[in-house]
Amino acid sequence: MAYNLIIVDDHKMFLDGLLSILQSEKEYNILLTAKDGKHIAKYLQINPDEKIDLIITDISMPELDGIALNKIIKEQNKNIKTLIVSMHNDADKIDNLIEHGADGYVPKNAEKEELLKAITTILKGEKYFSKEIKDIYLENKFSKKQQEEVKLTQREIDVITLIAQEFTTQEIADQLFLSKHTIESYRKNLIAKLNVRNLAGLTKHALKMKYIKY
Amino acid sequence: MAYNLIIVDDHKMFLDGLLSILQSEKEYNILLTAKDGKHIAKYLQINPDEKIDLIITDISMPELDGIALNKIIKEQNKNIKTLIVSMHNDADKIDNLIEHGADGYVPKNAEKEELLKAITTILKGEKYFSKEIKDIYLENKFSKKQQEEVKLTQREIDVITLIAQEFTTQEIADQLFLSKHTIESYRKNLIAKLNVRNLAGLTKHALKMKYIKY
DNA sequence: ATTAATATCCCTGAAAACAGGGAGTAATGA
DNA sequence: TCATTACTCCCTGTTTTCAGGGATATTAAT
Repeated sequence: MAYNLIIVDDHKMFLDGLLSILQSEKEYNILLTAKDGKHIAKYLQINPDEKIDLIITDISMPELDGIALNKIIKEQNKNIKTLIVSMHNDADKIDNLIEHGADGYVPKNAEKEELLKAITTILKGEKYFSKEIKDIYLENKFSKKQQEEVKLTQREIDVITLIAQEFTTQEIADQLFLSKHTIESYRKNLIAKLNVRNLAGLTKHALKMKYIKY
Repeated sequence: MAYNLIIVDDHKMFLDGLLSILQSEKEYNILLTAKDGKHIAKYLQINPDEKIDLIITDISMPELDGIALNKIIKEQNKNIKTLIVSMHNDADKIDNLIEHGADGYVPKNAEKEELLKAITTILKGEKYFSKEIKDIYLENKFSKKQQEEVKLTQREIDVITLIAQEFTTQEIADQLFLSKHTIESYRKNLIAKLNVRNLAGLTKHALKMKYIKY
């Protein structure tokens, strides 16, 4: 009996590539293809009993991306396997996908052979993650532990945000209706907490944490 | 007579997609495909007289990317047309490609129809740029005039880089074997030139210009 | 109920940054 | 060649930041 697959990718040419690879394999029956996750999510809702073995999906797509789609699929039916095939291998996204039970992840520059291996592995019920992906994942986990992420309070975030926006202590105090001494205390604490030396370090942290844009 | 094409892309699956689209069109003869620009550049050098009509290439590739490849192709033989098919549509890259005579640019999420249209248009001797690409290009030209890009000298870049790395004036002076007064002058000039108020502004600029990482 | 964390404010003294000048030499480009 | 730009250094004075303290009140957690 053939396996039923669904492919989701908004890149037409890439989709064609995948199709040309998979259609030459008789054991795979391509149920349908789609250009974004929304259609598939709807399809699954309408046809909850259809036998679907594997959904292959890109990450970056309009409307409903691969991250969200994977989550929806897994919430609805754990029996449907998911294989992520993506271009950019962002650590946070990989994290999210793994947490939500994605069964595999192969970068788009993978060889045909690796893709097929990923599919067969997943259909056997195992997980398949490319070496690159594993490396990124582990590297991320490791570095996160190293940096023992410092948590800032809301007030501290307010202050560091304004500092990074080039306001002086006095200006920040005026804006927040606080004493200049208070802001100075916060600045001092922030410098200690974040283990930086001065405004430059605070500014970098604010950018890294996306409290501000450039 | 069929047209001779070369396709360069390090994404196997994408390459397959392109091939499956083009091989169904009899008038296109795929001379060869490659996974990065280096091979093609070498090939052109060895076979300077081979009739090649069009090279379709991705931008991001290992070793020799599409930007460099386009430049090499155009320097060697202006008769060879180039069509860029890429994922990320970075304004600066588009700029560079157009300046070096690329004949077309289609994003990877384009439809098969648009791709074929781009190819036929280019083979007729015209240029083909997708609407998205044109928009990005024009938007960029426009905004660049607005912001009258400030150019920093090498020394200024040295100094702002160190400032953003949280070094004090004295430390920077020591590192660059300059007087502390000199560094102060540079800091002052940078603040004026970049129209910022303090270290925070300088740090943001250094990050934006990618002089430093977080 | 006691502790811990958060938020607020204050002080002193030193170091650094900021503002606004000037000035000489070397390199470079028109 | 002449003018501009880049690079270097200096001065004065003010403001801000940084480093080291301490203090009190409220809220949250144990």
